[in-house]
Amino acid sequence: MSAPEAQRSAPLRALRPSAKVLPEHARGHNRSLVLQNLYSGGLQSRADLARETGLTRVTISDLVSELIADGLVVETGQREEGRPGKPAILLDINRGGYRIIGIDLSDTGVFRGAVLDIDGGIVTRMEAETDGAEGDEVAHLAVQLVRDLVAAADLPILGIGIGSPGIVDLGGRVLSAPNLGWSDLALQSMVETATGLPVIVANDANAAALAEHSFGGAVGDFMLIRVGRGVGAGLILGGTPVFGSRFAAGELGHVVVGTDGGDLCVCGKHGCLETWLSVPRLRAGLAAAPDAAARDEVLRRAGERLGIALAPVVGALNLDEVVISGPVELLDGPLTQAAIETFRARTMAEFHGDLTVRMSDLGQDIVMRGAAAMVLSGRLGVS
Amino acid sequence: MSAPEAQRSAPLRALRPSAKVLPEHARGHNRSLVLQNLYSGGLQSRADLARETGLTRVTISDLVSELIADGLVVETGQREEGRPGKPAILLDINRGGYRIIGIDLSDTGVFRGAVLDIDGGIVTRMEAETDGAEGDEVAHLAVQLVRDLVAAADLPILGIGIGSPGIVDLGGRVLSAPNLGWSDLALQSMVETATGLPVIVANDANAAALAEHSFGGAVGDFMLIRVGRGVGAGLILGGTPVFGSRFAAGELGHVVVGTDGGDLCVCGKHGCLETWLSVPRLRAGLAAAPDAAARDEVLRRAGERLGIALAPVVGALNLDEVVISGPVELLDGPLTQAAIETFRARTMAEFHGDLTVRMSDLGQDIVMRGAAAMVLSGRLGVS
DNA sequence: CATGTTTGTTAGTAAAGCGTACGAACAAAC
DNA sequence: GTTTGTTCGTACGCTTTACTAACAAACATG
Repeated sequence: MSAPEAQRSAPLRALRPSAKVLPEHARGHNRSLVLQNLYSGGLQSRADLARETGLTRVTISDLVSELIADGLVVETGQREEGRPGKPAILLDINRGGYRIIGIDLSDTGVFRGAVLDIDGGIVTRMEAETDGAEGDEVAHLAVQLVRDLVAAADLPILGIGIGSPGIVDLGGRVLSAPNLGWSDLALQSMVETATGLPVIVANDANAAALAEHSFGGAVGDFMLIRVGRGVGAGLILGGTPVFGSRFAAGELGHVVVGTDGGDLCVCGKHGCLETWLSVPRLRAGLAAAPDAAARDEVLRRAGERLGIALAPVVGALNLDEVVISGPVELLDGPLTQAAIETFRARTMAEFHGDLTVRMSDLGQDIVMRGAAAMVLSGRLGVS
Repeated sequence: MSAPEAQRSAPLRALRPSAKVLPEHARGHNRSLVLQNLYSGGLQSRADLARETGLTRVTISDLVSELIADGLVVETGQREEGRPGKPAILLDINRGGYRIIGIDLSDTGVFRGAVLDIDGGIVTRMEAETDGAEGDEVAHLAVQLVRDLVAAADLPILGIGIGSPGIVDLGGRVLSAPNLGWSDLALQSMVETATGLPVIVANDANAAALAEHSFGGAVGDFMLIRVGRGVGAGLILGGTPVFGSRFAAGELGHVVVGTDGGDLCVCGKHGCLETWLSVPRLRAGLAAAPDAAARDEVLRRAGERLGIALAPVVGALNLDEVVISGPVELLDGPLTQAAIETFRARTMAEFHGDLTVRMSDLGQDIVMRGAAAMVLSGRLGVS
């Protein structure tokens, strides 16, 4: 396959320019700009792209011919419009030309994977039970799942994205993932050598946030709260994921919430967010509740705690949106409602009143699709 | 196949390229790169710069000659070293060639301003009592202060930086500053037309954070908490200030902290961070305390609240550092100590244990110097 | 003094994007 | 049917940018 060139365009930051920028980097940026317009804007002609991007028709023609030669863009026929002038030749991303592998390692007991198309649609699913395996054993299980998916793909593969639990650095090393018994595991290079394909690994909550950004309705600055066995968060500010200085951004599960104690957590503290909000705790609370009103109260209390934890974060960051991902039957309804009310009671409407808090629509596939979004972003500069 | 390239490419590059990049933009970036190296690295030769930046000696020579023509860089003589080869001609930023005007509008009853040198040192101070004036009147007072400082400058002025209280948008409009009676005031363009010089306006806490970044010891991702009449914060992630979707990032003062009530705040809620931590409240609490132990307790309680508010923010962002700015006699000591202890008790050491919390060393001039840093960053790309 | 090193500059080349100009293809007006 | 005006995509030449290659100047060392 004529592999698309890796994009290495440097972000032009305002502060502390730390690396030189050459014209070819600008070229890569403009390539991504064209791809982005085609990806999100659908069918467009070269002239449309020129108007949209501000580049000249000549430059667009040059870029497009390069992208067509790389197999990333295709001509899809003429525009059917009764307009005067020469009819436009419509272009589109070669949506039927590539596949992406997306992997979700965050669930308990099972690894989930899929072959996805360029639009993040799922073509083929696969799963692998982990049966409580740990360490290298379970790592090989993950690699095998990737191998199976690669073999199942019907088209050239653009890349492999993996959402892993735990702390993941920028080079795709899982520094720490207690649930899987991993510490300092070079997952990215493992999978790369096993497949010969480009691989991107990130924390599952970060991947989920990217999914919401690319395929969900998230606009602007937002945080995605992922509620499962534990509680984690992914943050996207100005279109860019936030990883944190030690790659531990979003590790909210073991932050104590409130000043009135709380249940004992596995970490030894009392009142961690997880003790209120994790799925096992919620289910246990619901099971112990005698009637519907009591069950409602369990959910409302969890929502309150979420609202309490959100208030300082939203205050510090002035977010547009908070998206919650996890079991709908638990999270959607009283819990989310209570979170919103609590948040509103604890912040100033003038500053943060327009924050929206809602459930994600992406369901269980969110991490796999986020992993695919990582590939699209990393390889094509598209989201 | 270029797949291996992707391994080294940034895992998740900047998303959504939204504007074209031309070679001239890259040129500007490289100009800033040279300036940054000279600014922070001191005297260097052209060859040194070439080695440091990765650009060739030829390109560096070209950039430097342009910068010298612009008066931004000067040759300062030959290097005195017993090395073989042609002796190097040392270069430096033209530190004695320009001044910067820095303005602090955040204090109660007085506007502070200064003429500063390129290194952020204060050359001339000026103040203007506001005498409780509001709206346009006090705006003209600010403009007059700027005019006086411009007249007092002994060298060409690189630009004017202004740290204002309230919400400031990216175009230098003060959207809301209740203390000064401002709403939607186009402060930047006002001062620009009054002086004919480049002006940058930002929120005072953001300016202070930039000061700590440029002239203080802050490294990496950090938040600056500014305690005065109210409480505000400035945030710098990856070397870039965070402004928030409605330019209200850092507005932490009216976030409720804790779940055990608290004093009534001017905003109508109970237990806002300001009710514990603002300077007036702290002073009142100290005055009402019967003895030293009670005064200590007042400070410790305020510190606890700060720690409670910090925990979720640091958890979400995985910061390196939190810097506190304000009256030393109140903040340094039991208050900061209690904040650290509370924070540690509420987060997981594994993720956030290496966070440092400390007082700023920049004292009362922090906003003025931050305003100067804004000019350096905006005009030269230097910090 | 010859030799090797380092510095900074000159000359020529490749890449990227721009402006201008032009042929092709179409709709609308006559 | 012809003319006119519009739009699309491309060819050509120019400017900007940074690179490679080569070289003179200035110094230390043997």
